[in-house]
Amino acid sequence: MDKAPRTPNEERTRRRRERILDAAFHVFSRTGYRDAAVDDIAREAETSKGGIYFHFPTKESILMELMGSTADRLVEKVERAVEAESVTDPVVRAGAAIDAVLAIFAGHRSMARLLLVDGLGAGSLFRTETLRLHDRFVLLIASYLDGAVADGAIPPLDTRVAATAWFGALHELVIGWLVSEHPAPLEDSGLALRAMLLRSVGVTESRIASLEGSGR
Amino acid sequence: MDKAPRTPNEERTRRRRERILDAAFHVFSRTGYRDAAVDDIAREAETSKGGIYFHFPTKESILMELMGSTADRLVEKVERAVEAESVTDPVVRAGAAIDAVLAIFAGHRSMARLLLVDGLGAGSLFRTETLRLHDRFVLLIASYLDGAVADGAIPPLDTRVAATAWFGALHELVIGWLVSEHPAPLEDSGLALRAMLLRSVGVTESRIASLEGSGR
Amino acid sequence: MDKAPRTPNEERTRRRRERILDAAFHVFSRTGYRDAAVDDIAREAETSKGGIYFHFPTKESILMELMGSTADRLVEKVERAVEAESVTDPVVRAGAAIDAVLAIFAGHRSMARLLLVDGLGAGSLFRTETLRLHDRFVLLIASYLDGAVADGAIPPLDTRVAATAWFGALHELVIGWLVSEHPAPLEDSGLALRAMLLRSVGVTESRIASLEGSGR
Amino acid sequence: MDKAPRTPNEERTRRRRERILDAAFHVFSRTGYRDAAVDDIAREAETSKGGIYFHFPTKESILMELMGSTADRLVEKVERAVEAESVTDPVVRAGAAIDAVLAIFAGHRSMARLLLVDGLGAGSLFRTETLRLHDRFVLLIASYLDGAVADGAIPPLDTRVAATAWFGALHELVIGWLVSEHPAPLEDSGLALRAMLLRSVGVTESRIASLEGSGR
DNA sequence: AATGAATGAGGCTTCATTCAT
DNA sequence: GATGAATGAAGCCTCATTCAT
Repeated sequence: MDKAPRTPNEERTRRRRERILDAAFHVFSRTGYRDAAVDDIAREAETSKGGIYFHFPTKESILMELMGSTADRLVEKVERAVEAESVTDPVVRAGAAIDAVLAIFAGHRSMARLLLVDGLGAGSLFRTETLRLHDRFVLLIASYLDGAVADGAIPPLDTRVAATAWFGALHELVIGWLVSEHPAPLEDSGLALRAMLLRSVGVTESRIASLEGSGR
Repeated sequence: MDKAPRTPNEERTRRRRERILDAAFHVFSRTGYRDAAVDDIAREAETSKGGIYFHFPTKESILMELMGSTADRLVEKVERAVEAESVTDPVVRAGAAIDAVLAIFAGHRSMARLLLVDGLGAGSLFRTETLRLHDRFVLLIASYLDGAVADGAIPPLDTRVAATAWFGALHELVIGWLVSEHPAPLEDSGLALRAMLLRSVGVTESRIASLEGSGR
Repeated sequence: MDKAPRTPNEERTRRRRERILDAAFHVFSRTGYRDAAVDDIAREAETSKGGIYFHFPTKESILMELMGSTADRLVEKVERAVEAESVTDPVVRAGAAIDAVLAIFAGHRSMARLLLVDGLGAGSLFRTETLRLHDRFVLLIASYLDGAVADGAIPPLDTRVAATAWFGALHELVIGWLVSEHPAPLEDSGLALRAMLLRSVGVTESRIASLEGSGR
Repeated sequence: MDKAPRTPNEERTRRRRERILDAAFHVFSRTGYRDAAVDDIAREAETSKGGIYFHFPTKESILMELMGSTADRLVEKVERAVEAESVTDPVVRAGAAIDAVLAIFAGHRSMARLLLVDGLGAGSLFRTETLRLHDRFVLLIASYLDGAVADGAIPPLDTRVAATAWFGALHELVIGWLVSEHPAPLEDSGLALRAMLLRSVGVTESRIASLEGSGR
């Protein structure tokens, strides 16, 4: 395999890199990118400033890598969660996607915070990158909606706008939940949201009712 | 009244303050809060650093005041726009609110950017403040939805969640439009969005169609 | 006059700038440019690091200004010293130039060190600048030699090369004197050097002897 | 002999050392001592940072050794070149020394740059070392001049000062040539310089003319 | 012997804030 | 009230040197 470390040393290096990424992730989520000092990351990673700069060329590059790699994982997770339903009904799949997005964010509070919120205000570079992430989710959702339209399950509509709306709605719900002190389980409002979103693209009321229990 | 200038001097002071706020607004929108230097604001306001610190205790306080005051104006504008429709039909009013929010953001690109986007990543204080602004819009929308529910125009539902979803959808659409290089008119996708959002809370398809032309 | 300070403030600012330049000059001469910390300059100028950066954009710019402005003064001084002899004999003038260069460097040990020596090893930018200074002296000397040739006082020769040789000889003598722990008066060897240099361009022995006492 | 390798290993070590010196030399000439990172040297020597520190205790020591050893070689080369003329006439020998110095520098541009230029601005330690090198050349030249004086070929004079002047003149000529973008052959101006220098110590015009073609 | 990862002191620069004039 | 000079605490990054493997 290509990923297997050739030497114990390589493995050790990889682990240190990972530890730095984890620490950076933690610090960024807590403080926001701009307010996070490289020293803080070093302390949390139990290494030194120089150590960090051995593995990463700039502070910026850490955030970049963090966003890129976790974004990949998140999108994949949603896709896998939908496949796991192993149904072909496009409406069910779309509903599953909603649930999956919520579930994943629910399970990774701080990751969500970093990826969805922090990137926006941290300079134009990250704004761009954050929005690219938004876009990936939007496209993912749009693909499910396209499937549903093609299938005749829902009437034709501008799926790009619809997906944007869906993602925005999910995003806002998640953010509210992220910043609330005593967050109620995300699943509760999630159920209501799912119904709304499906309704918004023309899924019939009876169809929605029939899905009610099938969520994860 | 308290706002009436007693002396020409007071009036001059007030104007200077205003000029600083305007400049700060401009600079913040361009650079983002963290990257904006007080010197930049001073230059743009045609005053000096010391001048700014005469009127405001900290750089932070400038952003705070900016967010507070513009938020007030925005929310008011939406309310006025809805009242201007001078109808009582709650569904029409909710639709008008959607249009109004979009129209206002469309008309104030940089303001929207500052309030909706920049605030999030600029440190915890601003995150809080930005979210408070989100909340005000959410509550405003919820009040319209509550009206519609009370009126029997739409079935009962968790209006808090629905309003959050609405705002999130609007927000995401606006952000995409804000950062796009060649933004297509916001109204175009806005129309599609309005239909979706109304649908999402159970407004019937025929009702939606009947509203189609009546938007601003 | 344009140089008169308009306000007391301007004068104060100018003085502070000057103090920083003086301190920088001192520190650079002692430590060399690269090893001089901005903090050191600040301490010596009895100001703060930030204070320095108010007056100069970079550490580099301080050296640049230092080199430019002092170079001007030095070249001017040589020219004035030669004029002060108020003779027209080109050989006398050339001899006076030699004396003047030595005298000036003798009178400004550390300045000479900074300008002639330090600039060379401090990165390509300063190398260039230092060499420009060398060049100015070379051209100055060449102009005196050209005068002597035109006058028939010395035989025709490549005055550019001759001037380079003269400056090099002066330079080396000064450097040796600069770095020596117990420097013998520069004038002593200066006299011998003057004879040699004049001889090198074809001034006759008797002419040289007749000048012997006229040096400063 | 001490230099003969006892074992193949010793030979390998010696070669690695040499390779590091070569690389360091190259890098120093390119970047200057202060701006050269040990990493750069390691890369160019195709070894690792640790490898370098096995062979040399500090970065400084590399430059020291470089200066010492190359200085030795240079001085030797000049001496050999003079001996090769296999004449006893002290004036001819002095003239040959001038030619040799120029020829050697001309043939080793970057070495000359490192030794003559860079050393000066790189901190007091190197300044000292560079000047020691200057001194060796000065003493070498002085010895030839002393010979000429003892021989009665030239009138008595302060040969220390004269040698300093000679070296300074040569040095300045070489530096100008080193930093010029399109250097004209050093030999051209070298010829003019030789005449001047000989003249400067009292060699008669006819004698100089008789040497004109005999240079290398 | 060699490697590459780690260390940490130190460098330059920025900038919110203060303050004498 | 306003100005601009000054302050000093961080901040990011570099790099000579050390050290476990």
